[in-house]
Amino acid sequence: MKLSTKGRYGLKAMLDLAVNSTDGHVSLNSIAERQGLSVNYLEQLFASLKKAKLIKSIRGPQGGYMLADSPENISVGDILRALEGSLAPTDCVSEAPGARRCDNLDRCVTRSVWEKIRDGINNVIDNITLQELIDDHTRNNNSKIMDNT
Amino acid sequence: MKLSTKGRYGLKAMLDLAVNSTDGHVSLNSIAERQGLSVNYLEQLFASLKKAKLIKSIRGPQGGYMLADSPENISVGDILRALEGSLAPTDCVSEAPGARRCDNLDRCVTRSVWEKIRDGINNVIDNITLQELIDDHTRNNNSKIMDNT
DNA sequence: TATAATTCCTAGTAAATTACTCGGTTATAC
DNA sequence: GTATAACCGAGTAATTTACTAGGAATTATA
Repeated sequence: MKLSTKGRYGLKAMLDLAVNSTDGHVSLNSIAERQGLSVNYLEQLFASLKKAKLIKSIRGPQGGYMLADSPENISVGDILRALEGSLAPTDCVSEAPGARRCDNLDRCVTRSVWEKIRDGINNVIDNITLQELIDDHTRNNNSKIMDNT
Repeated sequence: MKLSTKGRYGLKAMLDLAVNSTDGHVSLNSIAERQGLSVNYLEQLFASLKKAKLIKSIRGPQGGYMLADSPENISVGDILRALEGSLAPTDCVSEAPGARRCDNLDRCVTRSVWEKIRDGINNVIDNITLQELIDDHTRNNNSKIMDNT
């Protein structure tokens, strides 16, 4: 039940992008340097984020990425689901399309447990916006979005 | 962010044990048959459950397992943590002893997100008792704890 | 127009984790 | 004594994760 590095690094990268995109686009190279990650791996994360329409990109020199919407309108849930897929604890209660749902038409008792866990997680992550993380960050005014955990 | 089969099978097995232990001990063999699992694999799950003192065992013929306490006093959280370890989404906010905590003494912004997810999950699973699952099961009066998801 | 910076795309791969199986040992009811 | 069960440790195939590698497409700038 651990998040993968996709979710962990990806959320940090999104926060980095939000904090540093005040003037124009932010290159993966600069994010990679600040966060201590490889550009190649970040590319994969940003491909998922772009597919989910959370970011926009421009190619070529001076190109890079920007948020597709204002940070108040982007939730941690949006970001994590773009990177990790559904955060449901089992496939049988995953809201992702194509997930292998339970073939059991009758109710199975433990399923209600998995549903409650899923809803509990979603309730948390859908109610934290990227803006709140930015606020936390500027309030602490340190730049410790960069630790590797 | 998926539960492993340990948590999924293990919770079902505990429910099976609770439902079927009205008279004496329940053998792994009978649980394995009802749930369609191998005895060998169940042994491993029950070793964890026993270590966590959620069940008791007796060896030899007519031996088997019993709950160590009444179902009202055993939570889904107790069971899942015994089987999966901490359900924290990252090691840096794991409450398990020996987990590799974050070496970052300063606060890192995303950590508060992981803490909230962890607390959200724990809040759900610590507030469902095994007794409630038994009640659900007998209310539905089907025996569909046996599906494989 | 050439160059360099950048995103974009696909494939490969080493390491770690998961989900088991296998073979034996010990305890005990009958 | 024998059969039935829990107990124990090691091994392994399959899957997933966490990347790396290498190139193609786009475009600002000199």
